[in-house]
Amino acid sequence: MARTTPQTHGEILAAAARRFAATGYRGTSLQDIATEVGCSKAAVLYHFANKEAILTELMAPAIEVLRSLDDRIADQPGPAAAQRVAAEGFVDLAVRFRGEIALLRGEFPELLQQPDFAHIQQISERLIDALAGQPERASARITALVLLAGIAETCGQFADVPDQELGDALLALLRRALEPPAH
Amino acid sequence: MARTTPQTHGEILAAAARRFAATGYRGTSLQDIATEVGCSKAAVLYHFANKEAILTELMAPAIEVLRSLDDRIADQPGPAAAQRVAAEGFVDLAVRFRGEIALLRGEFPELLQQPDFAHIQQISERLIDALAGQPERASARITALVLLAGIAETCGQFADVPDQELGDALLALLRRALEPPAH
DNA sequence: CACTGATCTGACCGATCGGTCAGCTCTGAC
DNA sequence: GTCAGAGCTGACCGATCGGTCAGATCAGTG
Repeated sequence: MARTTPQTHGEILAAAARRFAATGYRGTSLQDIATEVGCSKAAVLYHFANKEAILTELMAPAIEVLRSLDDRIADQPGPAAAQRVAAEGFVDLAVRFRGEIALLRGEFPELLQQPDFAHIQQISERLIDALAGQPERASARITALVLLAGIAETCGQFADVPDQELGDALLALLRRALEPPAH
Repeated sequence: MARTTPQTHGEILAAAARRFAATGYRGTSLQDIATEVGCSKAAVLYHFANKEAILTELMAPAIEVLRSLDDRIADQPGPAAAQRVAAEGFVDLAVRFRGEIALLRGEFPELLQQPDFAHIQQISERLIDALAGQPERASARITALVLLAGIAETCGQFADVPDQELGDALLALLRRALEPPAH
């Protein structure tokens, strides 16, 4: 079965993305991925140190963009500007990386525990604060959390909606729903 | 270790609820539940046919209320009334059963596949249509789906917020965010 | 007393999991 | 021709999973 294929690394990544999207990270075994690629499970583990390394590499681009969004939010002069940048940046992130986000499929809580993703939790916390505008108000925090989780959880289901249309709908939703920061 | 305890059934339910809430359905083994109760894994399976039966019994009250909400929505004369009833009913459901909903922890997709929960998917579909108001508009459907998923995903995290306050915040969010049905 | 049925246990089952390992094959450099 | 190393395989490992089963224990009944 073996070919002269040094591109197997990429094939494994693509296959893993498909399987994770279909059955989740936990619900996908290394054997599932190997079968989809058409190689042995040992070959998968030859190209990747372990199962988590596959997910880490798949999520790397999205995480990098999330991190830069975090920086941009921190640079804003006030809560109103921070809220606007957070909303637009998060929608852009959700639309562009909806495929990657879909891989996590509600396993955020468990996966965020893992060391490779530890800092994501803190970034999410700051993102929620920025979206809430006035994070000291409970209702503002609830609103921000619901919207963030809802978009993260569902954006992967809109694979057939064009980027522009999805982005417009989500941004309009955020503008309607978010409470403006205290003046 | 054995006691004269016919209330073990209830203890197992309570322990399972705690473990499911902490580590999810998949992330909780029968041994975990047995250890928490202080009995053997075989004792757990004496009181319940299998692991799924525990979850089914835990979710039964919430599912019953969801089903009656579905009926009430169907009885409404028009889309505007249906949207209002759907919003109020769903918020009430989310607040009252946030503990039970939290158990699912993002495993909705997998769990809904199981035969015991098959009809839940159809109810959810009708609930989204009612919330969307004008389900033929893509943006209205996206809005409804994001809000429904967001509330379902996060309401379990607000265990410390009083029912009244949480309900008010969620209902206010829905009223702001949902697009009114075509006149 | 004997007996029954409910409750519960420890040992066990087959399946599957992530991961390891010795060794095979093939390519390219010398 | 020889050798090194990248790529890959099948066999295997220990752990854990959900679930089964024969039998022990005990309360209640006659």
